[in-house]
Amino acid sequence: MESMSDDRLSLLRRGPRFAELGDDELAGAHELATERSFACRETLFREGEEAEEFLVVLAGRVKLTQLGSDGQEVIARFLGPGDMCAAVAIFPGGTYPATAEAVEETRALGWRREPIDALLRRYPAFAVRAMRVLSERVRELQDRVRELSTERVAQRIARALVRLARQVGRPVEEGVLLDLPLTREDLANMTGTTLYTVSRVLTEWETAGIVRTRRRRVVIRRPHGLVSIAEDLPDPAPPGQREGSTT
Amino acid sequence: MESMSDDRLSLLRRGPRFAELGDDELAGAHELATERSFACRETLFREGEEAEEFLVVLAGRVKLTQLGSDGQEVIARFLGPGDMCAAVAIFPGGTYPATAEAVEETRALGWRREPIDALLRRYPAFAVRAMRVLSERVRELQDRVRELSTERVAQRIARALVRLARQVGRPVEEGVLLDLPLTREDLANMTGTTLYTVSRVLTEWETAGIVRTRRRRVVIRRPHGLVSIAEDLPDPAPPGQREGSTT
DNA sequence: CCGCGTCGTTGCGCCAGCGCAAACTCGAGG
DNA sequence: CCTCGAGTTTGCGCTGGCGCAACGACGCGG
Repeated sequence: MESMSDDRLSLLRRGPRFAELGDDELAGAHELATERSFACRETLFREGEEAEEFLVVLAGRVKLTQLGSDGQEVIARFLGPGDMCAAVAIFPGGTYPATAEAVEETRALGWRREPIDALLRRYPAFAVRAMRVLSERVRELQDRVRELSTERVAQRIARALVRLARQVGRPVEEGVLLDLPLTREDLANMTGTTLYTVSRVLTEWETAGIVRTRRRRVVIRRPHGLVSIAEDLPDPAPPGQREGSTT
Repeated sequence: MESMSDDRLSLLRRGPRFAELGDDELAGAHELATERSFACRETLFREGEEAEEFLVVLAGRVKLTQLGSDGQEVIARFLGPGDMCAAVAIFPGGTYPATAEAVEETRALGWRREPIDALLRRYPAFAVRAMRVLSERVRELQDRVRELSTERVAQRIARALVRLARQVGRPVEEGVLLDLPLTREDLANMTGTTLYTVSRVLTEWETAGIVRTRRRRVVIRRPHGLVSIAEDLPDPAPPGQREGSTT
């Protein structure tokens, strides 16, 4: 192991994905991987191509998208450090179910099929851990299906923002900054609506003091306000509003 | 192994889920399970309860549903013989992500957490197989998200019917019968629409000779017609239509 | 500091699909 | 054969959200 390894090992360990592995397992896993770098807007792989590598992001952000039949893109999710993708590369003949594009300078570790297969069979804990991650993804996706089926646009956008806050939120002066470049269109593609509607909703929330947006940036000023909208609860009083109407 | 075992073993083997297991592994897996029976409309487990058992359906049909925030149900999927569910029972503290209700007389095998965990760690092939099933489920769910985000109601209903045809279709005189009790409301809950809209769409398709419906039953007479609608292609000529307007 | 491309906003017209209400009908169980 | 309740149909009015078009503005790179 060269000197950079410690860096990557601790990164691997920090993410929830590999917490169950012991030191030697982790080192073994790491030695079989190759590191890759991607510039902003470079694509890591495309939907439909034969899956070659199972990937774990070390640094940066990646946007996973699917192509709708009529050409518009649907965002499956964003990846950050510690997140894995392309589990399908474990199985022979699998094809990438989505396109992965770096939205920032990104580094990732990749495992080809044989090594990852060997790891899975050698360290059952590794497979069980992967199952857990997949189970969580299934749950998330079912939630999204439920939301798309039963909730209004504003609710879905609120949920998307809350989710992003949990995933890539960084506390700043004004509130919580979503630490990735995010356009109205991205948000629309995450929630099954249009960039126009997203724009209108965000403008409204900005007026209400719930969010503050700059170009490609969103800061959440009153997370609880968003949660209320997501859960369809009555609007809670913004802090500093003392005009008596609020019990 | 008592005499009934052969029955169940072959059923387990027939489903795609356990194909990779050898005889002894299969037998080992089977001996650790307990068999359960459920009457029509009986619930196997409820969303939110602590997950006790990982289940594989032997016979019958099960409806998996989630509850929307405002109380309406969303159908995740239907299970038939060979299908597994509640993979989350493998992990301590997991809760069922959905409610399972038998829509026919149903038998299932259940494994508690310890035995299934032991199996997974003892037979890595078992875990890898489970990962594959989960990967496929992820893909299916992503497809559903894409459909709900980008397609119109008629397309989504067509897709739901095509999917059901593949899963539980049985060839009959008139076409392909969807071999499970299926109301307009079920179909609405599968596609994120309302029973009214489903009724109107099905009426239209019945007029066009694409489907034939009876109470709680659907027969697909022209599968290709449905596929065309699902893919948003121009309507293909129904067989027997020779009135010259077609090309 | 400037220019330009990308991103964001907003007015306006429109329609797919919702959802109530009320009537109808199928078919299982007695 | 009848009954009854679950399932289905259909008319009607309404609206949330779409999407074009046109404009506005931010901020990066030169």
